[in-house]
Amino acid sequence: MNIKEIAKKAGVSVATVSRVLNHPESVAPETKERILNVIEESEYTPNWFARGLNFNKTDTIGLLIPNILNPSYMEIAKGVEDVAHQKNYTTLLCNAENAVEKERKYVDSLQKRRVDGIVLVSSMLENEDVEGIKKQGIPVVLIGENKGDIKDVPIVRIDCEGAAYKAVRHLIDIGYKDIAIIYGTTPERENKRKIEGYIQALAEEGISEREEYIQEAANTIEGGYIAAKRLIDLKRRPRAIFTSSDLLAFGAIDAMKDHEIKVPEEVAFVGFDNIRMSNLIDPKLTTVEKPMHKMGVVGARLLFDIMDTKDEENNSREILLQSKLKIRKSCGHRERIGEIF
Amino acid sequence: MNIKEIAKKAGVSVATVSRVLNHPESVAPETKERILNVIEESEYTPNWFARGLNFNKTDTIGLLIPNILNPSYMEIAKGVEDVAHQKNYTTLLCNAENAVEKERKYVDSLQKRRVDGIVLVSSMLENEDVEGIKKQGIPVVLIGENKGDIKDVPIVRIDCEGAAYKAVRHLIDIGYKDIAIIYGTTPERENKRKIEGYIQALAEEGISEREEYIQEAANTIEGGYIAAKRLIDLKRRPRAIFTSSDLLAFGAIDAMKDHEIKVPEEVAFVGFDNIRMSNLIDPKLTTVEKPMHKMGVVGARLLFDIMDTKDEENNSREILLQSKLKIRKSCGHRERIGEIF
DNA sequence: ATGAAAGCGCTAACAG
DNA sequence: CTGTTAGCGCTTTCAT
Repeated sequence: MNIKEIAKKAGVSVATVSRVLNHPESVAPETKERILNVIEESEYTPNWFARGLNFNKTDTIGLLIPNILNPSYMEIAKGVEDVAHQKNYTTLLCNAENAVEKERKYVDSLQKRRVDGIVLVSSMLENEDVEGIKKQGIPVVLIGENKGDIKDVPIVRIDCEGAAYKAVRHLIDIGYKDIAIIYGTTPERENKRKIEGYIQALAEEGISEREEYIQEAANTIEGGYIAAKRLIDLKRRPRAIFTSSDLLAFGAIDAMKDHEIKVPEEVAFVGFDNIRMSNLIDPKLTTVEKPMHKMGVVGARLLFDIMDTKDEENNSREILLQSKLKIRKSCGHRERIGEIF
Repeated sequence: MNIKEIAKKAGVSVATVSRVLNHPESVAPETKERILNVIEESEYTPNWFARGLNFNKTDTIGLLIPNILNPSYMEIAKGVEDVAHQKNYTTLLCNAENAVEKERKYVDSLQKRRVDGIVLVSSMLENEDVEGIKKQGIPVVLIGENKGDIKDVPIVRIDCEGAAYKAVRHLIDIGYKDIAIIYGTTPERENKRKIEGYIQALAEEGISEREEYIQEAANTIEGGYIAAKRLIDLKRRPRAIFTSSDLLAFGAIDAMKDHEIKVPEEVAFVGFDNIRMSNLIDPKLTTVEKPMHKMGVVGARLLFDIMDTKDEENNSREILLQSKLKIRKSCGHRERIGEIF
């Protein structure tokens, strides 16, 4: 069913049919109604491609996230989707699965599909990749830092280093000295910053950093479990562990339970993200609250701003959202646990 | 940058350029290489719309899920995406947010975008909606039942009723009689079946069903919490609770903790889905293992089968996947807990 | 207010 | 092996 058939059925020209679809006000009421009826009963839908060929616009944005099974990313995705949907845009959600090649492939696919804009969440792309997208004339915004830590691309992020610093600082404040960190291999740059925050907090107290206390892991529950086991096996086992994500903490705490090590009495924990589950596990997890949904919303708004205004100055924008430490039970110190609650 | 400019730069006709893009074997090696170079350095990407206008194919499938923040649906989505990606298809993931209107809107959007196929997960659509999609010539497959429980559309599902029966049966077997159920408002039909399974198990033992033991809730952690509170306030509090999803169980268990009711000693729990977190909460959750990822994979394969073969007989296919009870700690009976492990 | 026709960028049949 | 050309379905001038 195409516009020509509709035109014939309604006894008008294709131009008129096209008009009722795009500029209904410029068509005589009776003609319009007649055509509308024909359209209705023919269940006619204008051909998307032909339309796009003329408009060169898809009302679609691309959203690239590192892992579709990670709740923290999905909350960001939800934020993006919420504003996109409200603007009557469709979101193409792509799952990079922490693999650059897959992410690149998806970016290509998005460009091919002529999306009107792209949101990159904690991207693994190098600067040149991101610049490539811009060069194609497609607006991009980052949520969380990309691998290359690019300039000239708008970004919504939190201060990972500062947040990590505060988290570790808190552990120190309540009496811990032997503090380890489990950080995810991805997202690379953000986790590097978290390590820096961790190191800085220790350094300030004159606590020398121990290499074996800095453990890398896949950013999953399983990764946390495995890294925790390495920590457990140490001759000098840490008394507190900061993880770069809640998922890692979940896995690590599970490892502790399996080894009958009490949390927080024997090992304290501070996570990062504050995903929904973090106050449902036992003990409830102390964690850095990352405003994920808001990051998504703000990022998407920024993207639409750019798409609408084509304003170059937006490209230098960097929106820093606040995160704060959510103190719950997992960081409690045996002797001092009373003070905290 | 369009095909004409490339043709000019390379000193050939547009047809030849088009050929190297679509049937490279039919072009002389030197010509081909020359053109390829021009394409490369011009950063040319064929116009998606023009292409679609000819092929009428998008290499895209639509995937509609009820809630993007529910891990159980995301695992299904992952399964679908895995096979789509492998076939070089892009997946348009849409978040219906448990709202029919939103789901309809997304379906429209997908049809407009001329996706090559649609996967509906636990859809709220009525039969006529689903038939409408088919009528447009777009293959559909269901994963989990739609609201209307339609025939003539291929479906991948589990036996909800049987699974619920077995779960409740297990509770009865280990000694419980006062068993409640918390079921989500969505997905409607599936949860209805779970209730039926629950009722049947009780009936078999001559346990009369009590209306106040059948609690409806939003299918979220919060929903579970609220429904559990209603159960807690009952004069005759149930000794065991079966929930239609793990998320509901999480919320309900949290409510128990807040009221200092011991799980499983005072109230036992059996959930449904076996999402990753279910063996990380305390106590580890006994639950029905639903093969979510596999459902996604099988559903997607089925869709591609239909897209490839246009085989009508597929439409009557119903693939029933096995689910089984995963017994962990939360269902343990005070006196008999020793027997189970 | 409506129609005729050009053109959006690409593919494929046809001719050479 | 390559070029010419007729569409694909729609939008939009330009006439009328």
